[in-house]
Amino acid sequence: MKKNRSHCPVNYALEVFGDKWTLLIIRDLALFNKRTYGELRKSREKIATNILAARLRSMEQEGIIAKEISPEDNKVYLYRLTTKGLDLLPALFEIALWSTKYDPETAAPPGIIERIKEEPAAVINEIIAATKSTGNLSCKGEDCQ
Amino acid sequence: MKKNRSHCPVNYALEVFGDKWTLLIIRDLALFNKRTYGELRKSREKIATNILAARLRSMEQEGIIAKEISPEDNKVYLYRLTTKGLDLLPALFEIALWSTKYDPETAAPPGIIERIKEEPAAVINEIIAATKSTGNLSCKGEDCQ
DNA sequence: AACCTTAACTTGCATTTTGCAAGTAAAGAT
DNA sequence: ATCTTTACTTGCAAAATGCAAGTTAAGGTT
Repeated sequence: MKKNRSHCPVNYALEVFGDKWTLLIIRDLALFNKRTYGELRKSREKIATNILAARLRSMEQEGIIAKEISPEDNKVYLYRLTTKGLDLLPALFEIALWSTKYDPETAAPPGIIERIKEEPAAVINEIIAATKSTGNLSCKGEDCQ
Repeated sequence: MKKNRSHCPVNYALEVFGDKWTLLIIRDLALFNKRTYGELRKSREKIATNILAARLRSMEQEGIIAKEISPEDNKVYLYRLTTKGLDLLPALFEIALWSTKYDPETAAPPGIIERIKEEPAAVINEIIAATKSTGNLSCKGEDCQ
């Protein structure tokens, strides 16, 4: 996309996360507790490794994620949402609610959707808490979405 | 984008409006009262005419807009948001609020942003009312954004 | 009737973004 | 010293977007 088409708020948002993958990465960081490149690569939608690297770089430049070395393993990097990234959760939630309303084959786990509908602030607080904790809560294992 | 990557709600939304232009078209229909192809073409971001045609076609197929002949002029088509399209307004609003918070050069008219923040339901109701009226409220003239 | 204007597109081609397969670099384990 | 794991990069094909020009159809003008 050509950058700086305008400073309309809708357009600014599109220039920051209006590509095919950024919102899915935010979803994985926020809702599935993914933290590492390898975990993010295993998304259900099978992101290509070069695209993932490019998106993570641009998200870091835009300040919606931060990257740091894992305290447990020097060859692992941990990615997490910044405040700017976490502030996208209300938009992400509205988007998800719209989809569950209109996608006849929606695969959303009903539990989380109900909670997003009934007590979004509580869900956001949990995500913030999980984000701030160190990497040892990172999802592990095969069933990690 | 490859379609049907998954039925995750975030992904469904991306497959419906996760391109570079659809949200801007929705903005123009909802917030700037645009109704015709010619009006939509004059967006501040200068959409190419072939892209606009392609997006309108896909939006109609997805059921978020409807197209009908103008009662006033047989060679003019009017586009409007359907219920499914109008239901995207909460997400659009959250996106716009996020941008005005984080874009240091944001060009959002403060009035509407305040109203979106304070009484979003009222704003949505006004948009619904304007959408349902016939085409004669369509924006006209040069200053039509 | 022949021409002119307007509105809504389509077409052809360049550029950019995305997708896929394979390869590389560096840290730590064996 | 070699193997494995993790985080990437590289090269190329395919798809989406961007730009300029052209087409079609309705309605008005002369």
